[in-house]
Amino acid sequence: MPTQTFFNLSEEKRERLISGAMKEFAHYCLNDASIANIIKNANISRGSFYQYFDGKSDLYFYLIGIFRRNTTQLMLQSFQEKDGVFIEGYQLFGDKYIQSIMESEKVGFFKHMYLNMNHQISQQVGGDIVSSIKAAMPKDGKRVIDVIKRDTLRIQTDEELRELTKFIINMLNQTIMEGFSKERSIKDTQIEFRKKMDWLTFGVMKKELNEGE
Amino acid sequence: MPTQTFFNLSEEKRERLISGAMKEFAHYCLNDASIANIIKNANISRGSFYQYFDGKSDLYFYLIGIFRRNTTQLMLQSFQEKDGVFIEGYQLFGDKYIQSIMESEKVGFFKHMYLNMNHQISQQVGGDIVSSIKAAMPKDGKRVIDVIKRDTLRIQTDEELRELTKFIINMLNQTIMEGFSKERSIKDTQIEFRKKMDWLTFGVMKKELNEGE
DNA sequence: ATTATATGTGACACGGTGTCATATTACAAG
DNA sequence: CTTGTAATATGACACCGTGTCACATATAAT
Repeated sequence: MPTQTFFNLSEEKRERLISGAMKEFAHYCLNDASIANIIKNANISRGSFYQYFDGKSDLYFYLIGIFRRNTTQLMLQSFQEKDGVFIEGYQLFGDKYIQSIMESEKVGFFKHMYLNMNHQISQQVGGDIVSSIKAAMPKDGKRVIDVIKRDTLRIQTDEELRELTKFIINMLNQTIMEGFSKERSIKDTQIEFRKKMDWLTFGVMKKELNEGE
Repeated sequence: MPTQTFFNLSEEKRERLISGAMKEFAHYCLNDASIANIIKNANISRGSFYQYFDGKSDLYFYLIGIFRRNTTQLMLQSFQEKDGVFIEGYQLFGDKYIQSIMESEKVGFFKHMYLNMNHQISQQVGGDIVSSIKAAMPKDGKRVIDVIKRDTLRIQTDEELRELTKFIINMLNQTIMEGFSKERSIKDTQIEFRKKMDWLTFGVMKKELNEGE
């Protein structure tokens, strides 16, 4: 987390630092990026930098936080739009999420983020989703867990629904990562995710053989 | 790839270097590990190191190659043991694979590998699987694609089966990563993977509502 | 004006990387 | 054996990035 000093800064200076960092991280991954470049971009002295942040990673994770799409919000919207139908809700959510990442002006930043995504970054990106599934949104008090029609699912407990959501988010991130890696179009990435959602929803096993279970 | 010089080395020296590197990578991730430590562990001069490898990553990926479990082999075995039944084959494979990783003497190495797994490492780890699905195994000429009973699946083409396999491997790696991260037992990690396989096989949607499609 | 508190600065020590000129070894041919 | 050639070994070194620290400057309070 940035220090209080950072937040006391004038907006102009804070912006300068953030965009200087974004520029660097759009060109280099966390490891290859250098503080030297960032402070040069932002016209800030080395000493000052360390008064704001613990180090490179601290800044990086802060940026992820800033530019993290409001996923919970997006999920709520999508499910309300699709009357809580599991597959339709998630597929709409996936479409919107993929688009918001791949069409963003910060796409360079996101690309490096996804291509270098490890467990820690993954937690950072998807962290608020899983933890806030049960939390009510300030807007209308709805929880994600409430807007998903559960009676059509083989999943019943809150805990299982939480795990399933985490699974789907992982699936989504994996798909976006692959999209960046293979330089797929937004459309193709969306199709890829929809296919996986279809597999997960209806199962890859044929229905007629799916009755004995 | 290591240079020819490296392979010309006496086995003793090669072993010394490999185990020196393993020791370092069991304690530090790729970025934090230092060549200085590795060559100190192995009693090899800095200059020599660079005659064998391009750099740290080169060595690291070579090690992954060495200690990569023979996944294709394991998959073939599992499916033959379960008469090609999709879910049973993959669940057995998952059990075996998770155990082979988490019970390995190299578990420290694997733990860091999984916790820092990004796209590049993931490719390296699972690379041979996907690419060799269609390739015949030298043993009896069977291909992975041949031993999976396809008539019970909604998947028909080779291409789709290849994609599904890739998806499952990702799912498995994700599960292992989480297992290391949350310090789950082997058993719990296996259970986690089996649950996901169950979701994927039969779908999370209830069967009675699954007929209109 | 004085003191206290917050913020800014860049020189510096430290540690890691990759290279290179040189030393050593292995080995083949005469 | 000895001479020559190719392969291998070595560690000092230049370079670069990090994080720190003593000191400078600004802001605010009394």
